[in-house]
Amino acid sequence: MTEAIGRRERKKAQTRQALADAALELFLARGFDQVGVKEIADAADVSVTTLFKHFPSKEALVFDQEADIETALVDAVRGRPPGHTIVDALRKHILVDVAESPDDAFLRLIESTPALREYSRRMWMRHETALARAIAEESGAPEEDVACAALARFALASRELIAAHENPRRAAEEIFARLERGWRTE
Amino acid sequence: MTEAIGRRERKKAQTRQALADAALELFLARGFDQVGVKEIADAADVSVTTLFKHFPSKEALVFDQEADIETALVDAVRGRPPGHTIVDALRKHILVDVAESPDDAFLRLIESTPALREYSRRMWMRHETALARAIAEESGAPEEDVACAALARFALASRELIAAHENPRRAAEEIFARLERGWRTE
DNA sequence: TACGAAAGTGCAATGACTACACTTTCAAAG
DNA sequence: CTTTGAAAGTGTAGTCATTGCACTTTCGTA
Repeated sequence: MTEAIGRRERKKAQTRQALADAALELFLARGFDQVGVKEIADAADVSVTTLFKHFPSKEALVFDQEADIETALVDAVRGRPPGHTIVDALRKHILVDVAESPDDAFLRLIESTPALREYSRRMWMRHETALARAIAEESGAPEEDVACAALARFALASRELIAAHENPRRAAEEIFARLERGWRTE
Repeated sequence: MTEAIGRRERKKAQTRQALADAALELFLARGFDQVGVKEIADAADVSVTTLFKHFPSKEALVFDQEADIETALVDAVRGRPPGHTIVDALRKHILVDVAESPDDAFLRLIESTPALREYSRRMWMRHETALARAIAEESGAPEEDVACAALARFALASRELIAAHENPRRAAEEIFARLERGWRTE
């Protein structure tokens, strides 16, 4: 009973995938705002109601495989190689995260659609609390410590800045070197 | 012709004010989501169409007097007392800005309404570019400098954190002391 | 095999916002 | 004054995402 996850769940996943696929194709072809949910539902051959049972909003259709970004983020901090600072671990992780997005058309879609930009930023920022907690524990500070919360927020906020820069690596180094100096264990 | 801004403009301003007033009163009484734009328009005795000629969105009704927050922000950096660092000027300005909001009900309305929180944050963040430029010029860095952009972003982003803390002053000192250390002129 | 939860459907509604085709009002040029 | 034209306002009818409701269908399982 470990993997025989019956036809039911399979069909569900299938429907979800069909929706995400149809949506992405239509969005890429004509732009986010030029496609209505009805059209997407039709393309995936389900009702609009069903679409919203699978995805909480039109924007969510684009960010299908949200997966465990948060886990990866927290793990990067918790499981950093010995001798490395938290700030350094964050820099590396964000840099990798920014770099490994080769799908240009997809990125362009998001960047050119205000609603999607906003949604993406929000998704990313949602991990602030978890990250702040991890940082606090790892640095022996009290949970709720403002400095840790600030570091978490700043690190997450810097992502967009780094991604937008012509030379992400240099931007990341510049920014995180300063965070390093500020947050060095006193 | 300097101040005789005819009855026309006066009436316009009047209508705008009536809308903002009606909206705020209704929102405070029953909550943002429990009031429809139609109702606000009726209360101000204008049509819904007119309401949207004055305000681009329902949220905008709440932030009527947006005024020159940006100017004040940039001025705080540019006109800081001699001998004071940019970071210090930012800390002071933000602290004042956070402190001088005595209208509790108004703040509670914003904090308790996701749409308004988001709108407010966005309004605040919109000044990032102007602030970044001011910082760059004041510190003699090239315009477009990443470190300056990051400082602008972080300073703005810290506002929410500071405002949410039980002791804003201490939170601001904690955060800005670290920014100070990181961004000290090398 | 029968039962119940989960997946899906269709319809009607809500609520913000827009387009359109007006009417009214006022300022300023003639 | 009077004409005139742009700005302010109106009402209607729409679009579009999102939700509630009252279903039917489809499995997994007791």
